[in-house]
Amino acid sequence: MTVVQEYFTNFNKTQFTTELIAWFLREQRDLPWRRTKNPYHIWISEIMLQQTRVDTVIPYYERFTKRFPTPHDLAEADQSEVLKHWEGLGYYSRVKNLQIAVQEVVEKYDGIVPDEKELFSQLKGVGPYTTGAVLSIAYGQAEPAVDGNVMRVLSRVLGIYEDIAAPKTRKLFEAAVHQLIDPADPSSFNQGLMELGAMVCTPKSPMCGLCPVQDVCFAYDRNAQEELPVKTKKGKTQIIPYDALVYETNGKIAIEQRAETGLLAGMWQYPLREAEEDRNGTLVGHVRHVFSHRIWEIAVYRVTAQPDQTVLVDQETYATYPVSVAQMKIDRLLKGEI
DNA sequence: AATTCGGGGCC
DNA sequence: GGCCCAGAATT
Repeated sequence: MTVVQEYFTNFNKTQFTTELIAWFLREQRDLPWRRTKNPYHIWISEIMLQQTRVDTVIPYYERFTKRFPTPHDLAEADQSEVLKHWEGLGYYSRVKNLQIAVQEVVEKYDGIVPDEKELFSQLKGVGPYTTGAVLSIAYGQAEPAVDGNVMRVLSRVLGIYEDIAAPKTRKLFEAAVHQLIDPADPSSFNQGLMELGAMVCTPKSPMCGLCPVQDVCFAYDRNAQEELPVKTKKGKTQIIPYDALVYETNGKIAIEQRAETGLLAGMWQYPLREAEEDRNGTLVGHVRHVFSHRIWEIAVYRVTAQPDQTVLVDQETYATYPVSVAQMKIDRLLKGEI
């Protein structure tokens, strides 16, 4: 008897799976990537949805799949244009890795997204979750797709008190899904778990009254839904002060490209420099930008000399360069919009 | 195992 | 202000 099976003592697997799938087929939201069976499009949606909400992704998904409808279109595109279509979505390495992976699919698999776990999972940017999601949703394979929703739902339903912030915990939930997944419809099972987590079994104030698996839920039975899942918290974010230097001449602006690695790799910006007490220039205002793990406090200055390491570009050219949301905020400040 | 990597919505 | 989100790569 394995460790996971301890959680299934007196648990009605069939009722859980049957009710979950029936609920999903009945109540699921109409989302663009649910209207297609194109594995490449489903793959794109799964990459976009990593750590990103459905409502945020929808317009990006529509634009991206329209511009790059086939693997061939994405494989041959310039990275700057690809990044431009991802601009504002965050985690930019996702799309760089996606393009590299799609290029490999075009070259090695004739543009067909591989349906073998060992092949698909080794592609750039494809981890355990994305592997299970694409193989189950696009190809109907009984593979677990464990994301934050799934860990939250199953921790409550099964009474799993393992810390979901610990990397190894995911394997426990994958084992649990293997016990539960319906081989006849793995896609609806996996999506049903995620949909339930998103719509009913929410992080705070879950709507247990609307839950299709209330009858078999450990947490509902003990009123423990607010203490599950267990998740350790991380340290607080640090604040980093910067000066942004804005230099304009003859209708052109001075910008720099960020380093090829690290935060906002390869994105363009007004030169950001360590904050100084007596910055030589005219203070325009301040921009605050919050990341998950740090905060930028940016003092924006107009300066009269071109900063080092910058290039001069006109507005039309600048508009084609990918920039961060922090940079967009500085532009709005300069235009007097904030 | 811990850190890095974006941005937005919610309380 | 912290938490969470259809996570993966790097260290």
